[in-house]
Amino acid sequence: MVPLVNPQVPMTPAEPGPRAADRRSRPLRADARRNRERVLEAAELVLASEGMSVPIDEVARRAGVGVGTVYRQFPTKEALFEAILLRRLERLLEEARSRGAAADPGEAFFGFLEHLVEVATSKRDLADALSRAGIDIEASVSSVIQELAGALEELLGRAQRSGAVRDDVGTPELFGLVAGTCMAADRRFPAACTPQRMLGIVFDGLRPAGRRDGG
Amino acid sequence: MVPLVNPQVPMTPAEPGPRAADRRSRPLRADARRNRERVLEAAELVLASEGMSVPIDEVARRAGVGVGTVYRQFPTKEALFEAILLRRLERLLEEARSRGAAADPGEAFFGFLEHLVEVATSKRDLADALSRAGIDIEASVSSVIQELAGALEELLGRAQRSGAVRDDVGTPELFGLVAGTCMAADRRFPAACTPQRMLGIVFDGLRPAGRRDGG
DNA sequence: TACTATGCGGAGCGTAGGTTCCGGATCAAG
DNA sequence: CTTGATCCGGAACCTACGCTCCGCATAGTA
Repeated sequence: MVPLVNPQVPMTPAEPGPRAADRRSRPLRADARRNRERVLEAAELVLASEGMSVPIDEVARRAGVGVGTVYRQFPTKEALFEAILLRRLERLLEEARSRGAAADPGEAFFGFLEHLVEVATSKRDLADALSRAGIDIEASVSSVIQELAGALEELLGRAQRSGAVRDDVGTPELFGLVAGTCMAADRRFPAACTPQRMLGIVFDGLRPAGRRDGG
Repeated sequence: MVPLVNPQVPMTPAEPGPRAADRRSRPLRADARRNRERVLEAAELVLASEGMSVPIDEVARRAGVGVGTVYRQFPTKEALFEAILLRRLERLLEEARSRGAAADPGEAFFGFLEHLVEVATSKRDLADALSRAGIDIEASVSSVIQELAGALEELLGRAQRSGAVRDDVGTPELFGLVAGTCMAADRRFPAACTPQRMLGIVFDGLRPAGRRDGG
């Protein structure tokens, strides 16, 4: 496996040198900032629709930018996709936390999982990351996932205390079930079998025995 | 875009040609048959352990054979993996049918799903195929999957009639749930979250309301 | 406007891996 | 054993793609 590097620091671990120091302190030029955003946006779209095997050239094309520009912003294809993943995870974390304030713990919990599936469907990288929660490799991603797991645990615990969810499940299997649902749904299933449909069954399995309330 | 496979293969679907006809009529030479089997076996192992991105050279190496030999037996990397998939699906089909004779319909049904997950875990190609059941592209694979779906429907119907499974589920979501479980489990989950664990929750969700009997 | 640091595009390099080719080995029929 | 068909190995070929390089463009500044 290739060791990952922080997107801002291209290389040269021993000697920072004047260039590296400059880069960190001075803000990006206006056009560079603009391009960085365009690249991120295009990459997010293309990653969702084409999957992780999409060539960088394609990302650059869609962003209306040269490959060199992409590589100036993100030292590696992996780094670019990681940046996107981080973005997505952070949004998710925010969502989880905002739901934590809801009145009904059961609804907060199930609602968040629904949201999770909705967002992660057709985004293999996200589903992948979720399924690896707890065993991840890369530091920055891993830490956000940890936070996300913490927030989910919070939601889960409250839902369990309120009796909406059975006691013998933990966040690992939740991530697994949700990620699995997304990945399966991702394969363009026949319309009869939406992720919501599968998730409904999983939800019923998550409820305490004899407490199925949905249709 | 299809990763992994050269996109420019034209396929020649119309005329089989004289060479193909010969090959089909005349039996393979003894050494050729032996090699074919060795390739299949090696490929099945390596596909399970390394995933679909394993180079053909590696398959050949493990089979103790040259690449040329692999390509003589299977015109394409894709064709080779498809042959393996077919093999696996056929075994699965056999299993499903043999379980159909069991006395307890519920046990037959859940038992088969358990078997399915056990077999498909760490075999992404299989999980993939299952998740695409009903929408597949390739003819031979598709037809076996159809048969498999039929057998599963049989098991499901009987289990439903016996009251072991809720009435509002169909084979599509079953394939989805099972495939999702396998794919998620495949990502080296922490030990706490085995496929069996997840499958147990799904099973509870599949049972009629108020009829959860397992632990 | 003039000047420099910063950023840009995209041709080109290197590598990986699928596929082909062909001289030699092997099988099997006579 | 001879002989032709069949098959074998693996070097070579070719395309795709990650990434680098460098001459030109532009932003920022005086």
